[in-house]
Amino acid sequence: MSRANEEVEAVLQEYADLIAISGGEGFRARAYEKAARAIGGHPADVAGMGVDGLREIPGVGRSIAAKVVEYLRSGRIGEVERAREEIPAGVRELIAVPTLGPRKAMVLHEELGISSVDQLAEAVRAERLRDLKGFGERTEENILHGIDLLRRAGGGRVLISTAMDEAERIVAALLAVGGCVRCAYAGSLRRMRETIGDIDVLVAAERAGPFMDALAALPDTAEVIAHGGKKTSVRTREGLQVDLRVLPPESWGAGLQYFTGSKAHNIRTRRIAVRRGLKLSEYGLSDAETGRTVASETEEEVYGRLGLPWIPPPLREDRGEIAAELRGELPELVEERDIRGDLHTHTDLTDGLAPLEDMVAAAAARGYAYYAVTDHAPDLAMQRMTAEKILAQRARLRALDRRHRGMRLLHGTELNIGPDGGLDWPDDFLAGFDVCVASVHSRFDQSPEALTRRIVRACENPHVKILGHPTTRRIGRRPGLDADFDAVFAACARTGTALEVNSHPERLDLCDEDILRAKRYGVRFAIDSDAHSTTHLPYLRYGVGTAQRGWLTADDVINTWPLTRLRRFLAKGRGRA
DNA sequence: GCCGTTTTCGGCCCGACTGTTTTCAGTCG
Repeated sequence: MSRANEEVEAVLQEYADLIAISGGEGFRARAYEKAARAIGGHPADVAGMGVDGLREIPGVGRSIAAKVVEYLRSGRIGEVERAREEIPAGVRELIAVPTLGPRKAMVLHEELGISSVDQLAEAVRAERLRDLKGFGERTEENILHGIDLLRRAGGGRVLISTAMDEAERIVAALLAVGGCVRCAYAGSLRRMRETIGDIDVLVAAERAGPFMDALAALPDTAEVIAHGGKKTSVRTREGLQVDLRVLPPESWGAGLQYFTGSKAHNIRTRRIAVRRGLKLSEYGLSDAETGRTVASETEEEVYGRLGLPWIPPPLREDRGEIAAELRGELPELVEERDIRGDLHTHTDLTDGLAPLEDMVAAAAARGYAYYAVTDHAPDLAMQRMTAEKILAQRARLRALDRRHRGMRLLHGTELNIGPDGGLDWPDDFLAGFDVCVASVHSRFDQSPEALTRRIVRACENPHVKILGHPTTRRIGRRPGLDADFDAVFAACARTGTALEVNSHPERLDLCDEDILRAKRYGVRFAIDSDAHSTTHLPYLRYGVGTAQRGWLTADDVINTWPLTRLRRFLAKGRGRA
């Protein structure tokens, strides 16, 4: 997604929050929210667009288009600036705490003068909230729990998508600097961890100075934290730290290996080096006695001299990858190019942003062999789905399918798993879909026993082929369900239900560790984007990264299979109805 | 603030849950 769209989305969302906090008209706040989302998910770059072009985006009218133009020209919006003066930034921060919304945030600010999460935590500890109308003991507990979640999952870390966008911009800029032999990001980003603390960027070049200067001069760089001969650290406007290291070209492989980590993986590789009379550092693999370098230019050489094949970065977590490699049992990991189609996506018939035709065209452009459209079923009442509407969509999709050579369209739905495990369409209606995803969207607080029964029952429905975002966690917002997932994984294996690896950067659900656990039950997986706009289809890379961290092969993942094999999987068990 | 085979006003995605209340406001999906 382009940078301007993201910036505009952020500033409009901020304005929506400020309107809501200041007690403005609710529909006005929602109009800004809607426009923010629409621009964020709009496929074309809004930079350089005029009022007329902007107004063609659904949800953007005269007033918002004018504000966006003002922002694109000057980097600021007068009305937003005025709203910022009224409401301290810290008050807006409060609504990031789960269970706190704009109304409560304003009460806390007006009655107690609270304008930061730290002050809020302190006020709860001092029991100052209890006397406020609408606040009680449970509210205090929920707020403390919410702050804890925010800090634990956040902890200064950002979502992988945020870090990836930034890292790719930086790498592209540094590749353009004269004398650049190689440039890449390393660290936890290269290992595809779900959240990223800081970005490590490496350059191979003879002279370091020009790259250090180039990084410091990037428009995203807010401040230079450290500026040395070998390493420069900056903080971006989004508060993300970037460490740049420039290596001599002959040390590239050793440096990349060292700075990719993880620390635990490196300790293990260094130990192997020692046993072979070698010493491994960021400058190279060398003979412990003579100091002569024996390998350093590529990672393959470094691993090779340690008696190992090259190990893909997502596996470098010291989870037994080296021992497995030595036994010749390291999996051949699924890769993004193995993915033949997406099996969980939405359109504007429910809460997606783009029409069916646009989503299908964007999927075709990605070279997919098949593509499933899975809009929400009626239980998510806000989507107002009906049998008539989804059947009309099916007719449109079938007609579209006839026009698309090379890509087959599948008609599906994302069902809601009710509190008792029931689904929101009867079995005979479900039989008409090519693929049914079923997911939990509410009632997260049931007992572990009830949650487990509920999910297992949904998997036992013969029409359910994919369990969508199985734990329903949202990174930094909500923990996963407290269900017995070993029982769920066993049920999926028994019923032929694939577990989703949802690729949305806020979800990544299942996560790497759950995938490792589930795989032992012999379950299949589906790596899906859960796209709500054409710009979300590429999120798939994060799902693939997560799957790699979970040691999945292409064969484990049903949407790497040819369509005939996938269809057999989707049809299996339907006789049990 | 946006939108319109309801077109310049009057609707706007709706329902459930929670914790606080004693009839409902706030939050969430």
